[in-house]
Amino acid sequence: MAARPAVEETSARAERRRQILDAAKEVFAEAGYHGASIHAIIEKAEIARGTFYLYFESKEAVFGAVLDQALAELRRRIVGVDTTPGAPPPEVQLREGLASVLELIVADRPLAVVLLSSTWTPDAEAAARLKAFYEEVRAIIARSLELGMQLGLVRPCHPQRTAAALLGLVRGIIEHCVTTPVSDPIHDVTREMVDVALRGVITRPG
Amino acid sequence: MAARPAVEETSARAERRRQILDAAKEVFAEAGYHGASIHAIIEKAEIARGTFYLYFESKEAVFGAVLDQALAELRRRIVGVDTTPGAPPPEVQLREGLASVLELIVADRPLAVVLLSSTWTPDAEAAARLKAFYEEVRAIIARSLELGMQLGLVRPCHPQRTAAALLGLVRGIIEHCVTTPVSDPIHDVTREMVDVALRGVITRPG
Amino acid sequence: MAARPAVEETSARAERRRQILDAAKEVFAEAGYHGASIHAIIEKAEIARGTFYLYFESKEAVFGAVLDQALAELRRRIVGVDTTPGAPPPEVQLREGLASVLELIVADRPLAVVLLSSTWTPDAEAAARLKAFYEEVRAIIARSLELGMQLGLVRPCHPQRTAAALLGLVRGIIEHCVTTPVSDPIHDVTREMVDVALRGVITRPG
Amino acid sequence: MAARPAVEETSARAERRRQILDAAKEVFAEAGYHGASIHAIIEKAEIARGTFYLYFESKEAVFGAVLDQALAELRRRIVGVDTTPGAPPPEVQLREGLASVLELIVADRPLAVVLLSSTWTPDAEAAARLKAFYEEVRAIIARSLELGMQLGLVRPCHPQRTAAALLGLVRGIIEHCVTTPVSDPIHDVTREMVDVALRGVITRPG
DNA sequence: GATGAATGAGTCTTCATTCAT
DNA sequence: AATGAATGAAGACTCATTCAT
Repeated sequence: MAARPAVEETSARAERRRQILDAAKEVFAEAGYHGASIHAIIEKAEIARGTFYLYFESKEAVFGAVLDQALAELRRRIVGVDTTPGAPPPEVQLREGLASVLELIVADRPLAVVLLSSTWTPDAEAAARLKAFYEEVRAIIARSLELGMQLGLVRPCHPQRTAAALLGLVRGIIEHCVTTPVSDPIHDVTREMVDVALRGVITRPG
Repeated sequence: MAARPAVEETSARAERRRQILDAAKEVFAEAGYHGASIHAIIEKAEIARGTFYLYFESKEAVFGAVLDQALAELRRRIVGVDTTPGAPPPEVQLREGLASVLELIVADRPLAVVLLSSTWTPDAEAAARLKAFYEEVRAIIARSLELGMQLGLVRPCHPQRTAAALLGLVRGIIEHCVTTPVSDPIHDVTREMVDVALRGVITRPG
Repeated sequence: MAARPAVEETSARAERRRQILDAAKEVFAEAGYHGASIHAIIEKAEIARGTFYLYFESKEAVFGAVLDQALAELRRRIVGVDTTPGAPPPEVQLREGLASVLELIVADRPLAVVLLSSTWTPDAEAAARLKAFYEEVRAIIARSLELGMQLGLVRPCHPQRTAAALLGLVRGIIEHCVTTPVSDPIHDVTREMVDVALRGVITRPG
Repeated sequence: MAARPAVEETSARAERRRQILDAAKEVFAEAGYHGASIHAIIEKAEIARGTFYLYFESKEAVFGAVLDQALAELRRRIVGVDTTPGAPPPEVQLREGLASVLELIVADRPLAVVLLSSTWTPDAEAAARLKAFYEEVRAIIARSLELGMQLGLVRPCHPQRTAAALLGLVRGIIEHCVTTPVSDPIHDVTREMVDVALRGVITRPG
C-alpha cells in the first residue's frame, strides 16, 4: 500500500516510454513523418490514445525522440581516426568503425529507414537535427582527410567535398544492405567499401 | 492575326500544365508528398482549385508527372561508358556525363530534393518508379564495372555492391552541392568526384 | 447570305432545346436531381458546356422544363369522366383514359422515373409543381367520385381519401409496369386495374 | 454510485447512435440522399464533425442504418393473412395490420418520406434493399391473393399485378395521410382503405 | 496514471456557373 | 451562337489533440 520506491516508478515509466518509442520508430519508418498516424503508433504500442500524450507532447515530439535515440546510438560508434603512435593502422580503424555502424543499422531496419529518409522530413526541427548530425559526421571525415593530407597519406583534395562524397558512399552501401538482403558477412562488405573509398575502382598503374 | 494556329493552342495548354507542374515540384520539394497540399500548389501556380483538376486527376497524378519529368530529363543525360575504339577515354566520358547531370540538378534545387527524398515517399507507385530508376542507374554502373574488369581497367570487386557505393557517392556530392552553395565550376567538382571514385583518397604507393 | 426567316431560326433553336431536354430527362431519370450533373447532360446532348447555359438558366431550370414537358403530355391525356347522356359508359371511359396514360409512360421509361421519383426531389419548386399536378389529378378523381355518388353509381366514401388511394393504385401499376417487363397487352392490364378499382378483389356475395 | 454497470455504458453509446440516426433520418427526409449533407446531420444532432464518424463509417452507412431501422420496425408489423381456423376473419386482420403500419408511419413523418422516396435514391445498395422490401411485401400480398382465390374468397386475377396495385393503394393512402393532416381516427381510414381494396368503389349490384 | 470519446481544423475532390475567344 | 477553360464554393472524410471519467 505504501508508495513504491521512486526509482522503480521511474523505470516503469521509462520502459513504457521506450515501448512507445519503438512503436513510433517502426511506424515512422513505414509511412514517413506525415504518413505516420498517432493511431498507428498507439495500436502498435498497445496503449490508449490519451496515454500517448502522457509520454510525448505531440507527434513532432515523438519523432524528435525517435531521431535523438537513433543519433545517440550512432554517435557512440562513430569516431575519427586515431593517429597517436601505437594506435591500430588507420585502415583497420576505419574498417572496424564502419563495421560497427553497419551492424547496428542492418540489425534495425526501421532505424535505417528513418536515418535515410528523414533529411527531407516536413518536421523542420527534426530535419535540422539530422542535418546537423550528418554535418558533424562529415566534419569528422573532413578533419581525418586533412590530417591524412598533412601526414602524406591522403592525396590533396577539397576536404569538405570529398567528405560529402565519402559520406554518400557509406549511405549508398547502407541503403543497398537495407534494400537487398546481404548474404556476405558484414566484414567483407566493410572491407570492400573501405577499399573503394581508399583506392577507388581502377587497377593501380604499375 | 485572327485564329491562332492549332500548334500554338496546344502549347497554351502545355504551358499551363508546365506552370502547375513547376509549382507542384517546388511544393513537393518543400514539404514532401504527404505534407504537400493542393492548396499550396494552386497558390504557387496562381490558379483556382478547380483548374488544377483540369490538368491533373489527383495529387498522386501530379506527383507522378513531376517524377516522370525529372526522370526523363535525367535519363537523357545518363549513358553507360562507351568502349568502342575511337570513343573518348572512359574517364573523360564519365566526367562529361556527370557534369551534365550535376548541371541539371544544381540549376533546379526542387528537382534535386524530389529525387533525393522521394525514395521513401508514401505514394507507393511513385516510390517504386524512383526506385526502379535508381536500380536502372546502378545496373548501368555495375555493367560498366564488369566491362572494366574484363578489360583489366577495374580492380576485381562485387559489381552490385560497388555500384551502390558509387551511386551513393554521386548522391552525396549532389546533396552537398544542393545544400551548400558551390562556388567552384561544376567541372572541377566533377573531376574531383571522378578522381575519388576511380583512385580513392589515399596517395598512390610509389 | 441573307438572314434566314425568323421562324426557321426559332425552330432550329427549339430543336436544340428539345435535344438538351431529352438528354436531361434521361440523366435525371438515371441519377435523380442531385446525382445528375450538367456534365452528364451535355455529354449525352453532345453540346459544349457553355451552350447549355444559352438554353437554360440553371440546373434547376432544366429540371423544371423536363417536368413541365412531362406534365403537359400527361395533362393532355387525363380527363374526368364525362356523364353527359350519349357519352360512353364511365367504365369504358376510365379504361381508355388510363390505357392512354399507361401507353405514354411505358413507352418512355425516363419519363416514368422522373414522375415517380420527383415528388421528394430537393428542388423545392419542382417538387411543388409535381405535387400540384398530383393534387390536380386527385381532385379530378375526387370530383368523379362525388358525381358517381350523386348518381348512385359509387358507394358512399370519403372522396379525397379514396381518390388518394386510387391514384396510388394507378401509380403502383405504373411502377410495376416500368420495373418488370410487361408481356400482356396494355389493355388487359388496364381492364384489370379498373376492375380492382371498381369492384375490389373479393368475390361478390351472391 | 462509482463505476456504472456495463449495460448502461453500452446504452450510452447506443443512445448517441440513435441521436445521430434520428437526426440523419430527418435530414434525409428533407433533402434526399444526395442533398443531405453531413454538416446538416451533425448540426441537427448537435455533435462535432468527427464524432459522426465515430458512429458511422460514411454517409452511405448512416443512410443504410436509417433504412434498416425503418424496415425492421415495419417488418415487425407486417404479416400475411392467417387462415387457420379460429383466427380472426381476414378482413379484420387486414384492418388491424394496416392500422398498425399506418400508426407507425403517421407518427414519424421523416420515416414515411424516406420509405416513399428512397426507391430512386442514388445509393444503389440502399435502393436495392428498399426495393427488396417492397418486393417482399408484394409477395406477401400476392400469396394472400392466391390463397384467397383457392378458398373462393378472391376473384380470379393476376396476383403479381394486383398485389402491385394494392401496394400502390396503401402507399397512396400513406402519402395522403403524411401530406395532409388527418383528423379522423386511423381506424376509420383503415376501414375505408380496406373497403376500397376488397369491394372497389362502385355500388354493389343488387 | 490510464482511458477513449469528443473535437474541429484541414485535406482532397466535385461541379454548377461564368466569360473571353 | 458556340465553345470549353477557368472559377471557387461546398462536400465527404481524416486525424492530432483535449478532457471528463
